Amino acid sequence: MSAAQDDHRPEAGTDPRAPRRRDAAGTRQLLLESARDLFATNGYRATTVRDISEAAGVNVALINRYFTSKVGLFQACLSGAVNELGAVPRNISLEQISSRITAQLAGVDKARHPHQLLLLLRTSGDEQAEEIRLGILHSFAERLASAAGWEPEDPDSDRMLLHAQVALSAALGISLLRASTGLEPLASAGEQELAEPFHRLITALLSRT
Amino acid sequence: MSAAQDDHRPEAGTDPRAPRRRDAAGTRQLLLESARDLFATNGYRATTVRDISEAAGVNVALINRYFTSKVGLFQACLSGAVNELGAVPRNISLEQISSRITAQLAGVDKARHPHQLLLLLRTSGDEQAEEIRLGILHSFAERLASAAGWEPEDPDSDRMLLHAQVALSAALGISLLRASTGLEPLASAGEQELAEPFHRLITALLSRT
DNA sequence: GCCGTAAGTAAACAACTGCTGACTTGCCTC
DNA sequence: GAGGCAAGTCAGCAGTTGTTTACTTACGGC
Repeated sequence: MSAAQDDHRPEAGTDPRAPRRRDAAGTRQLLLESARDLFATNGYRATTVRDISEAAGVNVALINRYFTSKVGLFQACLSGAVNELGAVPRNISLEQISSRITAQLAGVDKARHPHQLLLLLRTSGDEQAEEIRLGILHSFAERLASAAGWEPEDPDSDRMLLHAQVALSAALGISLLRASTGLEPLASAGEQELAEPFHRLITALLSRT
Repeated sequence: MSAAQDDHRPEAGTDPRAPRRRDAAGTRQLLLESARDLFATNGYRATTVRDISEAAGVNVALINRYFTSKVGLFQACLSGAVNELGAVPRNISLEQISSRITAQLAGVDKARHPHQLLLLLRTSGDEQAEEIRLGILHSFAERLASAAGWEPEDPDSDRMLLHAQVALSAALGISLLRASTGLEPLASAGEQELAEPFHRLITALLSRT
């Protein structure tokens, strides 16, 4: 487990029957993390608020207190995900971005945030949440495209953006298939094995011709 | 929703209040098709048996009569999908298979079976259904690999299979993103626009080096 | 030390889910 | 035309879901 998060977890080693320490920000964070993992892993509908609250070791009613509703919590998860996944330097090379995505796919820091990417494939049916999701996906694709030298006023802008979105689709597809099936050898391929085909894919789609 | 679905629907233009024509095989088929569309479009959990029966214009109880349970119906959908998607000639070229997949992605016969591929990304939680799904995915990947000249005893068999599975992931990812978001230009790209990047992708991953 | 506020709890709600059993009705055979 | 049987209907069950409400309790300022 990561230290950074556990700081918020109220007294990790205490007797669970002891009355809970009061820390609004902490419990909020706890709920957010549990929800993100469960939503990503099992999807929105398959995840119940009781699952989440139980995983966080927190009362169910607090979900509605802090996030208004289940979809409110889901929206918060999405908005939070962009912050962590989004820390990408401005002028990154295609090689670098390919390696980064591969690392995410391989689940390097799986312990902390399992399948963070998967959250972007989960649908809630809520319109507002869908917009957030779409926004994240769009900006991801744009960043991918710009790493390939794309610029907004490019004459065949659409083509490059399309290619980037195809590459993004591939990454997400891999992520989903690895997580939700035992499809071998894909499911248990390490970062090394994954890097080669994925780098090929990126190069084929995005390198300047 | 699509009005006319199939030849199997008993007397399409009749007064709906009139007593239903009795045709067990027909109703079964009707349920299968409605279920396949809804499962593919909205996922397993988000689709209720009442949704399905309503879409099929059939009584809810018949789902349990003909398919035992909701997951039974889902399994039947999966098993059925392999038959239709699986009609691929033995020695097909890489180019041909690429075109076929592109056609599926573009939704050429969307009217009949929207997003057939999506069904392969839907999880029910049921172990038996997961096995069916896994089996289909695996055989798809193998067919893709063998179109690239792969043979089971190949020395680096795993590597080729992995590449094929990555390609398959890409196809499924594209399908999912097109269906579940308005991500442009990907979402409304035609068969032409899709063919180019996807063919690149296939070639990069699967062409003999 | 007291006390108000905010954090956390418990129980129950209404709606929805998959499923079942007893019932009705149309079709085919004799 | 009568009767048997399969196809289809109906109402309701038991469990789950998200959410709310009224309650209890810890913490910090006075």
